[in-house]
Amino acid sequence: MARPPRAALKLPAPEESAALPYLVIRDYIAARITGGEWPAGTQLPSERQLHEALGRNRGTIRDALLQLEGEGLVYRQSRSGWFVSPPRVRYDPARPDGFMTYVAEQNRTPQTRTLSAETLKASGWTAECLGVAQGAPSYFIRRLRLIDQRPVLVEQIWANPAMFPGLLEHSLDGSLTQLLRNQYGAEVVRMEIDMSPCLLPEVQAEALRVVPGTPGLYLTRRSLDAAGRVVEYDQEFWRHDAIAVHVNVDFSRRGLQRRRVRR
Amino acid sequence: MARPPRAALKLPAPEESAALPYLVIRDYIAARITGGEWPAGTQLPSERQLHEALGRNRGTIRDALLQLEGEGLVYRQSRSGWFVSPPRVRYDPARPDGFMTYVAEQNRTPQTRTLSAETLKASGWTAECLGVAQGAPSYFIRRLRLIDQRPVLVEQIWANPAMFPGLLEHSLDGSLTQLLRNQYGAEVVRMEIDMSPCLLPEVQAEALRVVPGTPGLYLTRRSLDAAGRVVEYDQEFWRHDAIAVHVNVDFSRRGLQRRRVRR
DNA sequence: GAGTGGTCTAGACCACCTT
DNA sequence: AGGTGGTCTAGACCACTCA
Repeated sequence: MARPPRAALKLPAPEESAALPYLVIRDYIAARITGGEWPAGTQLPSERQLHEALGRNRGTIRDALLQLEGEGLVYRQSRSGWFVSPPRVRYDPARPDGFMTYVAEQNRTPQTRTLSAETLKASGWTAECLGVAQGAPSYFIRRLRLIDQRPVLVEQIWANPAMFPGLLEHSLDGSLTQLLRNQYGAEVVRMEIDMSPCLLPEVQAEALRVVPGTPGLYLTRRSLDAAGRVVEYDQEFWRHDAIAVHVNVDFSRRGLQRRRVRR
Repeated sequence: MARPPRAALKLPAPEESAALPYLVIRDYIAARITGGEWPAGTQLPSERQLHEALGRNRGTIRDALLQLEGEGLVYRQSRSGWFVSPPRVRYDPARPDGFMTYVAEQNRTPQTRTLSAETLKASGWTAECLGVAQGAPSYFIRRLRLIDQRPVLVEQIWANPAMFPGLLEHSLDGSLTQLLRNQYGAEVVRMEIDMSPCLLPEVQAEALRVVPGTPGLYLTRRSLDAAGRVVEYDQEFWRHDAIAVHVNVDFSRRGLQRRRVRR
């Protein structure tokens, strides 16, 4: 994402002072964004510039920006400034394609950077998710994913070395889905996905270059093959403004059976 | 949710002053919650009480509380206080059951309150979602849903009067899913669901008795019957800490067909 | 090294909720 | 009427980023 120049501040100051000052400022900025004057990626005037230009306390300016951040209109790169958010990417968990595929389909540029890849002993909870014994070896991979050069999610993957010997020797900077299928013949047949809004924890926030406490979406995925074995267990921490989840559910093709819990 | 009494403040003040003050306070409160000292529903000491007891500025106290709100550990009832959040309810969009059913299954008490129900002319975008002509009549129902007496979501429903004549004469304070099925024979066969984190807009925030700008989850659902007709179009605004979405996807039972867009 | 956001202080007034 | 959070002001210092 080539960075457009910082937006110029054009007075006059906002009208409509009937409302709360911080909302007036919010509207002032929002209007420039939705009006196309400040396109995606534009760096906003600094908090101090806005403070002086709009005649409000910096704290009030900040409230407006935090509001806009929550709405997904702007985001911040920790300590380097506020920027106009690009559109959300659509994620459909009901499709077997991975990140690299669905992002590209939406005419955006996906990128993956492996942060770490190691083999460690699965501790209690991890072991349970993975379906292996406690203390058994487990791959642990951490990756950063970007869209148009902008970090949008950190993921942590656990996988069973017994199923994928030598996995860490391959490049992990691409589609893991395809790697597991093409190299190891792993076919994912079922996925259990959980998600809930969150604040980004410290470690993940750092990798995303945001301040801890930025709103995020926590997404977890357990992929199973036809034999019920866990192909991978995956945790994703998304910038909340980067994703819109879309699910298509079809009741007609299924009977009355309930999901069986398999551990 | 019978309200437990306000929590008593017990000094000593938090240790570990190595970290940022607002995070120290966050940890102090979080420890009391996860430790069971302040159970779900408990009202926290007021900001001013915490301010005096912990020796920090009220703004700093507030930062800690907002952090905890983002994490889903506490919530606020606008202007009446901060409270310990109850556990999230699990929502599985891949199940045909409605709110009343899945909440009850999780041993919580669901409740529905109809805010308004009327017939109006579908405007452009609504008409498109509903699959009717612009200006055609449309039901518009607004409901508040509660779990254990706590408002957790506002929903707005559009439906086609041609398919459900006299719908508004029925009580809408229960399961609409069942009403449509039992009274009109409507069988939902497919659903399109979208969701993304958001901040609660003014109207919805008011109904939930929270301040606008509280974090939320925006969830949209288009229900279709076997003939491809839109049974209902539904928008839900959730308190973000009330819900965890769980999706179970099964690739084995479907061929290679892609979803067909039907309008 | 200059500029940025991140945090903190010590006040203040208001609208609203509760009693 | 008194207590609550919601908002605002006018400062300050710091850690970090960027050029």
